[in-house]
Amino acid sequence: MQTQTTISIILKDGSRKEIPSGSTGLDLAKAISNSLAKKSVGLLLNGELKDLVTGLKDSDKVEIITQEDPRSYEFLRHSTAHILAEAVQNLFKGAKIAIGPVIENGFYYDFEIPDHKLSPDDLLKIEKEMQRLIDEEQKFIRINIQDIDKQLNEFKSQGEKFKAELLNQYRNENPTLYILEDKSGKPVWNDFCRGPHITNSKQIKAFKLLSVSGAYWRADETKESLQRIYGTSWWSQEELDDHLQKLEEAEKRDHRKLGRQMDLFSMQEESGPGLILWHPALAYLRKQMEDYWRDLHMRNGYEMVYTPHIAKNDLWNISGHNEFYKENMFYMTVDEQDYVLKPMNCPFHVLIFQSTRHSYRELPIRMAELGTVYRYERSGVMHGLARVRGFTQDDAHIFCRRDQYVNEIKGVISLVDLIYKGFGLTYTAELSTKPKDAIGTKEIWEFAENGLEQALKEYGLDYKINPEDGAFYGPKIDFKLKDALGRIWQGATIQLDFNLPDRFKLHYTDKDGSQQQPVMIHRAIYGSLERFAALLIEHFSGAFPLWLSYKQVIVLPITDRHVEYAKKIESALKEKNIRVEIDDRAESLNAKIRDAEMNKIPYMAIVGDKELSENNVSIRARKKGDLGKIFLGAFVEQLSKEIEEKTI
RNA sequence: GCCGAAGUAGCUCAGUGGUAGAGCAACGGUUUUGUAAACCGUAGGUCGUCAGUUCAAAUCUGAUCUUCGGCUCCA
Repeated sequence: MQTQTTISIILKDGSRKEIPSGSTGLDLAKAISNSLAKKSVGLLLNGELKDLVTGLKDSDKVEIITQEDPRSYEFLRHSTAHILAEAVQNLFKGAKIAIGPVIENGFYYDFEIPDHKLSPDDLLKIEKEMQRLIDEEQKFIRINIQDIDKQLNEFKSQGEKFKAELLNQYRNENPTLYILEDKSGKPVWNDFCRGPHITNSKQIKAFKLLSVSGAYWRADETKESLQRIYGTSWWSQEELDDHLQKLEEAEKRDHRKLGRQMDLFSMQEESGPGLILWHPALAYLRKQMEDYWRDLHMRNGYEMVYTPHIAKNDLWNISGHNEFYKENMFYMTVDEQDYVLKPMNCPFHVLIFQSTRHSYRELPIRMAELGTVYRYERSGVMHGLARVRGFTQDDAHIFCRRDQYVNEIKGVISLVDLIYKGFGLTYTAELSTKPKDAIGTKEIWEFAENGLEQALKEYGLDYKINPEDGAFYGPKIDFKLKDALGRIWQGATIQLDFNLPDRFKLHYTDKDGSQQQPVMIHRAIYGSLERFAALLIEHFSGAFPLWLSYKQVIVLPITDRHVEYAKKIESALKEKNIRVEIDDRAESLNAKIRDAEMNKIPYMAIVGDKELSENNVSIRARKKGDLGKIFLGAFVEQLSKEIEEKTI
């Protein structure tokens, strides 16, 4: 009898497992336990995601990826994308496949389909065909492409020009082909693909195609225009339902939808796209945001400035905007003079700085402005309040000495933290470093990047580094906000600028009488009031905390004879500056409560015979329901406190 | 800007060549109500805009404006 040779595999926990040579990852899983084998999807083999059935070698480091591992979705979704592509090619003859990657929570596949424009109805048809293929239990087989030119010719003869282009590009990187086989072992479809994949289409338990859209081959506008299908795929129907429900919830919270429902803002055809009309309710929220912001800035050593909305072309020539930002600016000519609608506030702040001489003792100077700027955005990219052509930045520029720099950054970080906490938002930070084509010396970049990093460390804030992602004129720290649904929003940004101090030749007189260039920091915390308002609308789902609510209390008299008492309550609240209304319509109490809930009014004060005789009010809180009776004075006090403390 | 979809009453939507509809909201009346929708009635639209086809256009065609999904995720 021959002894079987074995290989030794290093498992995730560092332990070793002996298995027969020639074993695959699946064999390994089986050798560990049958239940593990059942849940196994793929492998992390020496740090790379690989198919479950990949052959193993001695001393390989293997982690088995099960369905519980978030990385398993990469296998599933990528494979569902292949089934999608196979289905599309079955249904639409002549369809050519481009690429089909995994994206967050799903996947897409790009196609060129001659003579057919995909419609939402087609998605149902395609889903049906996909289900048919899944039920055929097609196997995913990986093969190395031996004869690349032969495969290239095959792609070309099939008209698969995109695949041919890709194969040619990756020809020296051990290209692989994934074949789908039906039950009889007959190859029915293939895709040039790096993988990894699941082993059998029957593992696809719950998927849905979500939308169709356009895209370009290699995201290049000059190249072929393709049709893209987006979909999502999960290990179980429950997971899929859960995901779809989340999408639905997000749709309900969409600030554009709530904006209309709650009469918050509008954009109108006559005034133009991307230009926001703030209706009273949202204007009130904005006022609260602004007051809060101004108060904190004044307390933290900022000085408020105001600057014009337009400036002569000359300014933008000096600042460099005419050179680098031209496509985004609105131009106009008045009295044969060219003017520009400001896309940024910085040049004005620089002018203010420059208008007087500065001593080293005066620095830092922190200039803040809620400055409204206008930027030309391409017509297809506008999105509610989040991406617009006119918006107000909570902008500030700090001019300081080099020895003050780290401290200033720390000051900004702490202000960001303070403001975000005020809204109950959490965030993460990212540091972007020197891009390839940047201005400024190596020395100054090092100084700037190290300073930012030092400030982050000293402040004790975790951060991620985005290499080469800074602006051409300096590195930056970006803050990403997380909303109630876990979605990420672009928040504050702190940027160093080596460009403007140079272009405007800024200087101050140092201790020794020499002229020095100040360090210039740009920073915004809300970013744009419009976008931040959108975030708040979606985060709170329109149910704003009391201090941000336009309507704070509605008094609901039960019958006409209680209206007089309701008015007493109204004036008591109004006296304390609480925004209150009376619903004296001839409606049932139930109807009034329903309308108040739908309007997301934080408090309802219900008054009837009982309250009248006891000289109190019944309070009902939005969503929370009946809170019982309370004396008017105590109610007013409670609300005042809640507003004062900005309770979330 | 590009690819695709859509635009009908304040809002949500039905209406595929033959006299413009519903629900909610609004307004009027009746009801006077106790913690998420009382009842009856009235009014409201040159169907985004402009042109065209047709005896006849919300409906078909073209242009245009606006909105929506995407155009960043790279075998």
